[in-house]
Amino acid sequence: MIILAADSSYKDKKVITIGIVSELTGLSERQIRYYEERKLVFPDRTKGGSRRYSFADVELLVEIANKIEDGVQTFEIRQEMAKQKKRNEAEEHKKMIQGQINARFGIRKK
Amino acid sequence: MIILAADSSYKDKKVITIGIVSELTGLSERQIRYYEERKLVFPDRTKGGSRRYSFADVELLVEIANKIEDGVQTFEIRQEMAKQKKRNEAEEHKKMIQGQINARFGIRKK
DNA sequence: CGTGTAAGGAATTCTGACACG
DNA sequence: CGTGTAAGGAATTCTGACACG
Repeated sequence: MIILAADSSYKDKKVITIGIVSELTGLSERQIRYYEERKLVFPDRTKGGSRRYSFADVELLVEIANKIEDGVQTFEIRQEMAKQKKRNEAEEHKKMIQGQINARFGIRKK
Repeated sequence: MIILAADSSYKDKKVITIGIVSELTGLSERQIRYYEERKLVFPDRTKGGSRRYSFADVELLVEIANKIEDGVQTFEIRQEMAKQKKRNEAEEHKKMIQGQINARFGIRKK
C-alpha cells in the first residue's frame, strides 16, 4: 500500500521557536505552552528540548486563541478538533478506496 | 504607482534560527555565518541579535555551498547573484511598463 | 579563502510553582 | 480555567580571535 506524505512543504515543517511564534501570533509564551499542555498543539523538540512549531501550528494557535476569547474551553476545542480529524480521515479513506477501485477497473466518470 | 508585495508567504518569512538552518542544510553554523559576512545571505535579527532565516534563505544557502564545493569563490558568487538580480529587475520593469500600457490602451494579444 | 574551535557573555527557552479568580 | 510572574538552570546564539593552509 502506498502512503502519500501530506506534502511536507514549508507550511508543515517544524522550524519556528516559541519566541517567534509569540511575535507572529501576539500570544504570550505562557499561552502557547498552556495550549500544548491541553493537547491542542504538538510542536517538535530539539535535542536540547526547545519547542519547534510550523506555520500550520501558528495558524492553529491563532484559531485556538480566538475560540478561547469567545469563551470556548480548551477541552471543548480538543473535542472539536478530534471530530474534525475523524471527518478528515473518513474522507481520506473514501478517496483511497476509490483510488484502488480506479486502479483496478480503470477510471470512469459519472 | 502600485507596488506589489512579493507574496510574503511562508517561503520568505524570516523565522528560522541558525541551529535549525544548520540541521536543514547540513552546513555548520560557522559556514552559514561566514556566507553572511561575505554578503551572500541577509537574515533578519531579533532585538536580542539572533539571526532569523527564511526557507528561501535555506535553499539559497544550499546553492551557495554547492558552488563553493565546485571551487567557486564567494566574491564570484556575489557577482553572479548581482547579475541575476539585475536581470530580474529588468524583467520586472518590463512587465510593469507593459502593465501600464495595457491599463491605458487596453490589453490586446499578439 | 573557507572553515574549525575554544572563550566568555548575552539572549532564549525550559520546568515547576505560586497567584488570581 | 486560563494566564501572569519570579526563579534557577540549561540550551542556544553571538562576536572576535587564533589556527590551518
